[in-house]
Formats: sequence, C-alpha cells, structure tokens
Amino acid sequence: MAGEPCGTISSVTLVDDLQWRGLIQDSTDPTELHKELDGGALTFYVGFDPTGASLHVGHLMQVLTARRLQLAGHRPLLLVGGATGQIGDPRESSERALNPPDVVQGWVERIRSQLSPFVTYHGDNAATLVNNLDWTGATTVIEFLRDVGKHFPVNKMLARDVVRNRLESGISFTEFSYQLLQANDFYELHRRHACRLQFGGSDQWGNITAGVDFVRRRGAGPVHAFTTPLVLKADGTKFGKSEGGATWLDPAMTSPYAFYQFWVNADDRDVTRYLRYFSFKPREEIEELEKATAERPQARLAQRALAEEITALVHGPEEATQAVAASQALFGRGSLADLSADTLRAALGEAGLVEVCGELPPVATLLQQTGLAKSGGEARRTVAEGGAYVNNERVTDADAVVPESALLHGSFLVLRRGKRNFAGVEFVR
RNA sequence: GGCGGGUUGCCCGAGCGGCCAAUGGGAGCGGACUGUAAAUCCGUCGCGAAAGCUACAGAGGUUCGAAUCCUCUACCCGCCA
Repeated sequence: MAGEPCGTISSVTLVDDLQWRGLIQDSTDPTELHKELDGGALTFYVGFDPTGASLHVGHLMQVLTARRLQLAGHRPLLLVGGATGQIGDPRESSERALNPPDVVQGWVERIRSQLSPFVTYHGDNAATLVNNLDWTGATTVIEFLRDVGKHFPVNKMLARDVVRNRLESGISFTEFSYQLLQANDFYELHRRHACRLQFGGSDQWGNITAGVDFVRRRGAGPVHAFTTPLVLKADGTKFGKSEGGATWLDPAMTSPYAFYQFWVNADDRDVTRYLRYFSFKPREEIEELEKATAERPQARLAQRALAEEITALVHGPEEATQAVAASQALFGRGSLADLSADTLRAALGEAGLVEVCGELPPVATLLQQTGLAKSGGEARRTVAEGGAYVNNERVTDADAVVPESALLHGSFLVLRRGKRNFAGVEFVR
C-alpha cells in the first residue's frame, strides 16, 4: 500500500506548490488560507460519501491532496459520510434513489479501509478517520431543526446553483436538506477536533461555504476552505471512465494492471496536468516530463511515469512492477513465443487469465469466457469485424478451434480484442 | 383536493394498432491511419449458431394482432385550489 508519509516537504512552499499544481480552484480568503497553510500544523477535513462499494480515480484528487497536506505537516480528518451517504447530495440531473442503510453501512466500512493507507496515524499530525453518523445519528429532529436549521435562510439555499437547476425538475426535501448536514459536519469537527479547514471538489463549493457560514453563525471560527478543480479531459469525456466503466481503487473491481493501463492511456494533452494533480514528484522532474511529452510524445514517457507512480501509490510497488512488466510483455515489439513461461504467465495473470480444461472451445467461446466479449453475439461480431486475435494473429472464423500446437509453452493462449484488450487462457488437460 | 401532460433500449429522443428489436443523435465497441495518443473516415451496437426468445414504467384487458387503444397501480411534471 501507500508508503508512510513523513513530513519532508517544507511547509513554506506548500501553497506555492498547490498553486503551481493547479490544485486550488476557489478559496474563501486567499490571504488567510496562505497564512494557515504555510503556518504551523493545521487540522483540516475532507469528506467522502459512500455512494458505492469503492472509491474511484475521481476521488484520488481529494485523497492525494489530503496526503499532500499531511506531508506538509498538517493534520487530516478523513470523513466518511455514514449519515450524508444515506441522504444523497443533490446532483444536477435528477433525484437519487435512496440506498438501504445497511448497504451504506457496508460501503462506509470499505471506504474507510480504502482511505487508510494514504495517510499516517503516527506522529504529531496523525490522521483520524471520522464518520458523521457519530454525531448526526443521535440527534433528534427537534434539536436539529432548532440548532442547525434555524441558521439556514431558505431563500439563500434556493439560490444555490444545483438547487436552482432542480427547481424545474423537482427536488425532495431530503436532498434539499443535504447541505445542512454537511455544514453541520464542519461545525462538529471544528468543535471536536479544532478543524479549521475544509477542502473538496469544486462541485462541493456550495456545501463547503454553507459550512463556513454556519460555523461563523454559531459564534465559532473563523474557518477556511478551498476546492480542487474538476478534472477535465481534453476530448470532453468524463475523467475516470475507461473501457466502459469507472476505474476503481479496489483491486477486485479494477485490477492493478487495468488501473495502470488507465493512466498509460492518458491523452498527451491531459497527461502533464494529471502529473501536476496526482504525482508527488518534485516540480523539476514533472517539468522534464512535460518537455519530453512536447518533444517526443510517441515515447509516452510522462504516461508511463505517471501510471507507475500512481499504481504504486494505490496498489503498492510490487503490483506496480507487475503491471509494468505485464504491459511490456503484451505490448512489446517482440514475439510472444520469445517470452519465458514465467513472464507470460505473470503477464496474462495481470491481464486476466482463465483456465480451460478438457478440450479447447471455439474462439468465440474463449472470447466470452475471458470477458473480452460480453456475449456470444458480441464475440462473433468482434471476429467478423476483424478485431479478434489469438497470439497476435487475427482470427477470421469465430467457430475455429485453436490447434494445440498453437499453445505457447504447451498451455497458454494470448487473446486480444482490438488494439489493447488482452486476456489469457491457460489450457489444463 | 381537482384537472391536464408524461414514463421508450447505456443516455437523449422519435414512433401513436400490423411493414417495430423499434428512425435519429451521443456514448460504447471494432477497422483503417498512428504512438497502447488525438482528430478523421468506415462499420457495428438486446439475447440466441439458428428457429426463436425477452423488451417500450408495473399489473390486467380489448383485438386475429399493441410500444401504440382501455382500466387500475407507481413515479414525475404542469395548471388550478
């Protein structure tokens, strides 16, 4: 897992570094923020709502920024929203479906353990994992309406972008109330842990400033806040999606190999920005890589460096090394037959290896069994389109059975769909 | 509470009794060109080898035949109170 942070970055440079990286989109008071962040140890918080079984690369922005602040000597409170996750932050499009409480509870546990390796729990600025259900769960409706609700003018709440946009299509009182919970979180963390800073994604700006105001209205503070920018892709599609799904941090949902591939495939126009956002490499090194991308984009040096670093950070150095080796083996120039059995097995293991016993089924079935095609029809279509390969040779007949003589090292087949989707078959007699 | 409008495939959105597995766009997938990049062009896009099966919010009904008509239920959106 991620290495133990140990305050090595000089805190004098923190705000400059954050700014150079483009990590600060909005902030409540730039001067004050500067003073706070470049001053002594400060307690800050960032929240994650359990809206699924795992965090994904989109959350990494916040996770790694928290790590960055801790490395600079500040004290992180990582909040998992056991309460807010049961309510749902209003989104632009439409009302969310409520998830059952026990399901949300399960997700809370998973996300807590997922977050924990990114920060350290030792030293003066040890991190703490908190759950807003701890203070929200026991509150009565009357208390909440008196102590929290009273400080929220509905006219102001209605003016917020997301809410305003939803007035046409409709918004439940439940979602409308969401920002009260988040605002109250900031107050509670200020009260309990002397938290003085909250950050989050730019879509959280409204909720965050609501919290800043709320703390002040209750006579506490002052507290500060900033947001990180939304990660945008040059082609306009959503960051974090790849091969038809989200790129998850959970290795069971997105393998370390697939995770590595996600970063390796970054667009030239995006990769330097990603390096600044996500990498912990020093500025000079990142600038070198930017130069390399400008001069020789086809070498993909920046993509490789980024992919290896982030994979190591999320899945550990060993998994990262495996992913690199597997990628080299599969995408390398050389012939597959030249790879040693161990290398081949390891590479295919990363890409996804399926065992087949008895007799080899036709190619279409293999494509389906390895997950390269979702259905038999899709497998056949892929072959018809000329997108199916066995051992890097295009397959023309979906019903063809691969002869045993084609098995590499007597037992392996390398299946490929399109240019970059690999899977392996291990034939067991 | 009353009245009216809506709910279509991953998303948007046509269809308004047979010719509809359902026009079109987007996303996705494949090919060509490349650099595991972008842009572009081409193809493809419910499940099934096929026969066929399952689908147009849900449940019933009318009909030889329904996504299309009727009834009820759920949800959404308006207008009036």
